[in-house]
Amino acid sequence: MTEKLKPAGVALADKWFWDVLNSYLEKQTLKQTRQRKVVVEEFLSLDRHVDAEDLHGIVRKRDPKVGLATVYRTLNLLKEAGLADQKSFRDGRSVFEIHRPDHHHDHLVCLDCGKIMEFENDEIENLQEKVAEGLGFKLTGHRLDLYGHCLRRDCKITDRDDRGRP
Amino acid sequence: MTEKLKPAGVALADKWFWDVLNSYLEKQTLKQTRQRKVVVEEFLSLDRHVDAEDLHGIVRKRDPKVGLATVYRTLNLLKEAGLADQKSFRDGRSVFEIHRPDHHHDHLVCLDCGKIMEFENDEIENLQEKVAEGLGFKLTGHRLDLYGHCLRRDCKITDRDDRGRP
DNA sequence: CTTTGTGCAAACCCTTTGCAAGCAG
DNA sequence: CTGCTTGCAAAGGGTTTGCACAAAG
Repeated sequence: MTEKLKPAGVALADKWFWDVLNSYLEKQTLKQTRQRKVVVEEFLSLDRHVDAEDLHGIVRKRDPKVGLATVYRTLNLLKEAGLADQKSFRDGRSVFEIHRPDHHHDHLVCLDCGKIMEFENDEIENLQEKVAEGLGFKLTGHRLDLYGHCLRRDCKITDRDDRGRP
Repeated sequence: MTEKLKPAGVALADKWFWDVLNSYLEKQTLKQTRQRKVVVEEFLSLDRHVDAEDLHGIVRKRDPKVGLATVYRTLNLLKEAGLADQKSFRDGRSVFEIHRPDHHHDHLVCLDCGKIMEFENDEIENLQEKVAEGLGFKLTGHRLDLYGHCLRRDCKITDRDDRGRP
């Protein structure tokens, strides 16, 4: 494989992702492999919260020989490259999502159907800064998950996603 | 053991806790045992975030025969009775804390020394309600953890507590 | 060719559970 | 006495790791 991962025909919107990934691989003298390509492509095209097992299932449809360990290793690679975030809404199981540098957000999780929505609220962010400052902390990050019940007609259908718990 | 757990000499401030626990045990036809007494006493007197292993270590100083499984079982009992909350700031490890019905709070975790502080901010809570409402959710709970660096002189001493990660 | 990556299975870590023996009620 | 509890060890569930082989550079 002499060409860059995911060379032509990439959705323009995802170009930055492959660029960052490829230069990360190069810088670290890591190799570009068929398995990594498939895992990353699927992860990227899903563009939602997935756990390793789900992603593995999806990847296997294209390449049945890919092992679960490789999926984990690739997701950890993406984390190291700053391209993916790992969260755990439900205890004992992690979900991964694309890390878009310009798009910070928090999560709102429906306790019935498991749907995960994203939101951003500057007022809350500012208040967090104030609170931390008031307690003598230099704030570097936070995690805010809201839990509740959504009002979708198709809620309760339990659409195979992550269920949250405070 | 014919008397209630932790009968006389209890700090007045903790009375409600034992009252709730004892009536829960009675209602569920559960038994009051030496092990439960020790685990609960130590948990209560620590009055901070502990994981099962830490608590087990502490309990063993008083009663070396108590098993780790019993500590887990007792902590889960307290959860069921609504007397303890389980959190996981660091992935893959839970910490427990006393649940005080009248005292909601969020957490501020120092990434250097692991210190966990608590805070409450009504403005943030109100904004959360608004956000959820705006997205068509009925909010039932939330989790807000702030991560940063504290300015204590004795920070970095790594005082065997939980280290947080967003 | 040298070095990294992969698949598999075993190891890990925290937590829960099955079981025979111990006790509270 | 009855049946909840306990300790131990083994099982579980998600994630990581060791190893020999495969393959990228």
